[in-house]
Amino acid sequence: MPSLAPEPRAMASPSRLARAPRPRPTPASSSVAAALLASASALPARRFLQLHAHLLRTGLLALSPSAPAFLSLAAASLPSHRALAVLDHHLTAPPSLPSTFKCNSILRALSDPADALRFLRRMRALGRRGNAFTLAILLTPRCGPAHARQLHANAVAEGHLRDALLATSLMRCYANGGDGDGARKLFDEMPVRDAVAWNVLIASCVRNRRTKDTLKLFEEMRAREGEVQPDDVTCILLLQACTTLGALDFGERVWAYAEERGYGGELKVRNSLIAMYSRCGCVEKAYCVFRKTPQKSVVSWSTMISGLAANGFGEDAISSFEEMIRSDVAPDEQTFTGVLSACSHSGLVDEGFRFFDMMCCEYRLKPNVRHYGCIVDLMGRAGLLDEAYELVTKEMRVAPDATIWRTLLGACRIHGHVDLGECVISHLIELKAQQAGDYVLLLNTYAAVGDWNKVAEVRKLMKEKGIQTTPGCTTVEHNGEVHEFIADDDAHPRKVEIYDKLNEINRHLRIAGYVPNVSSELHDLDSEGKESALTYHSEKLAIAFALLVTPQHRPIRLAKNLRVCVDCHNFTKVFSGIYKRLVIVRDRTRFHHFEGGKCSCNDYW
DNA sequence: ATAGGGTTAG
Repeated sequence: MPSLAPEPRAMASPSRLARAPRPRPTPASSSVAAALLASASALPARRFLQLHAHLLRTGLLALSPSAPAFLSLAAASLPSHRALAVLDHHLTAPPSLPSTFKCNSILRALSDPADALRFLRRMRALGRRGNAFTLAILLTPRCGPAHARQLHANAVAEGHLRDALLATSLMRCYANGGDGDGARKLFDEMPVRDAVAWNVLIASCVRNRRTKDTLKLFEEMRAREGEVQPDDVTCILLLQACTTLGALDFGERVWAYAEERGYGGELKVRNSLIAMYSRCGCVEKAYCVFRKTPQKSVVSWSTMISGLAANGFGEDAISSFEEMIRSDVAPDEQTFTGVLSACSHSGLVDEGFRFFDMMCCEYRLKPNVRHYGCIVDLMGRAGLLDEAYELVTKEMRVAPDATIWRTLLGACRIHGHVDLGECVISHLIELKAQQAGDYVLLLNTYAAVGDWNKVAEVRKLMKEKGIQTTPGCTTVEHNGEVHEFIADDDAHPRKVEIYDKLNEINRHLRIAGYVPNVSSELHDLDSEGKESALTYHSEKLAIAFALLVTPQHRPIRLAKNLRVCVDCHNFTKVFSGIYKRLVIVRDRTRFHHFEGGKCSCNDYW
C-alpha cells in the first residue's frame, strides 16, 4: 500500500484543493491506483478519507480509469450525506464536468434510491441528461410498480425505450411487483429481444410459480434458434422451475441441453442441478453430481447438505458438513440452516444444540428465524414442547413468525398436546396469519386424543368463519405426464382398475397386520364410516395407480400438496414391505422414503 | 462497462 498520510484540511476546503498544484501522474501509478480502487468494495470511512486526500494530492483522481471506481468507493464507504458532499465536489469542481459514464458509476453505487434521485436532479441541473442506462440504474433497486411506471413514462418521453437494457430493467420491476402482464407487454413491444429479455420473462414466471408458462417459453425460445440462444442463466432458471415443480424428467432434459451447450461445467448450473435432483427425491444423483464438481463453493456444500437433510439422510448431511469444514470451506448461515434441519429430521437433539452453539460461538453467525425454526422443530419432535414454547416466547432474539408457531403446532399434533395447541393458535390469530391448515392441525391434535366434541367444535368454527380447506391432492408423473388424484376421485380414465387394485392392496396389507388409524379421519363419523373414508385418500389411489403403471424395479414417486396423514404414512410403510417397492413421497416440507416396511422419518407412529 | 442467475427451517 502507498503511504496515505492524512490531510484533514484538504477535505474541509474544496476551493483550496482546486488551487493545489497537481503533479502529472505517470501511467504506471494511475493503473496502480485503478487496481487498488477496483479491489476494494468498501473501506472504513477514515481510511477512505486518507485515500481521498492522497489521490487529490497526487492528481491521480483526475485520470479517467480511476475516477469512477473512486466515486463508487466513496458511496460505499461513507455515510450518505458525506458521500454526497464528496460526489458534489467532484461534480462541480474542475477539471471537468464528469462524463455520463462517471455519473452512472456514482448512481450505481448509491444504495439509497432517494439519494440516487437527488443525485439525478443535480446531474440534470448541471446539464447532464444521462442516457438510457442512467434510467436503468434507477430501476435496479427494488423499486415499486408506481416508481417503475414513472420511469417508464420518462423513458418514453426521452425516446430510450428502444434500448434493450432499459426495457428489460423495466420488465424486471414490473415482474417483481407482481405485474407479469406489464412485463409481457414490454417484451412484446421490444424490437430486438436478446437472451436477457427472455430470461427476465422466464424468471418472472418462475418467481410467480407459473411453471407451465415457464416451460412453454423455453420451447418458444428454442424455436427461434436463429434469433436468440438460451444461455447458462436460462438453464439455471429452468432447473429452478423443475425444482419447484418436482419435474424430474424435464429437469434431466434441461441438464442434457446445458451439457450440449457447454454449460455443464459451470458451478452455478451444477448447483442448481444438485438442488433439482435433491428436491425431486433423487438424492443419490444429486450426490453424484456434487462429487464430480471440482471447485465446490459454500453454495454447493449447503445445497447438498440441505438436500440430504430434506431426504432424511441426517447422518450423511452431518458427515458432509464435517467434510466441508475439513476442506476449509467456511460455512455460512444457509449451511447451518441445512445442518440444523438435518438434526431435526433425524431426531439428533444433542447434535442440533451443539451445531447451534458452534454457529454462534465459533463462526460468530447470528441465528435467524429459520435457525430458530429448526431448533423449535427439533425440540418439538423430541417432545420438549414446553421448553420449545419457552424458547419462542422468552429466549429467541428474533420475533417469532407464523411459521415458527406452525412448527410448534405440528409438534402439538404429533404429541397430542391439546393445551399448547390452543395457545399456539391464539398466537397465530394475533399475528393475523392463521390459515386453514392451522385449524386442521388443531383438529388433528384433538382427534389424536379422541376428543371428538372438540373436533366438532373446530369444524363448526371453521364453517362459521367460512374457512376453506385445501383438498388433499397427490400427483404421479408417468411418461412425462402428471396424473392428479384427490380423495374418492372418480375422474381418472382408469378408475375401475385403480379401485380394484387398491382393494387388493388393502386385503394384502390387512393380512400383514395393517390397521387403519381412524384418528386420521377428520369427520365425526362412526368408526366404520371413518374407515371407509380413509380407504380412498388421494395418496392411496395414487399408489394403486403407480403400482399399475410403474415397472417393479423403479421407485414409486408421489408428490403431495399437504402433509402425509398418519394413516397414509402407516399404510405406505406396510405397503413398501409387502410389495417390496421403494416409495418416495414428497410432501409440503420434505421427503419420506419408504422401504422394507420402514420410513426415513421418525415422527409418525 | 453497465442487466438477468445458484443454496435457505416448516
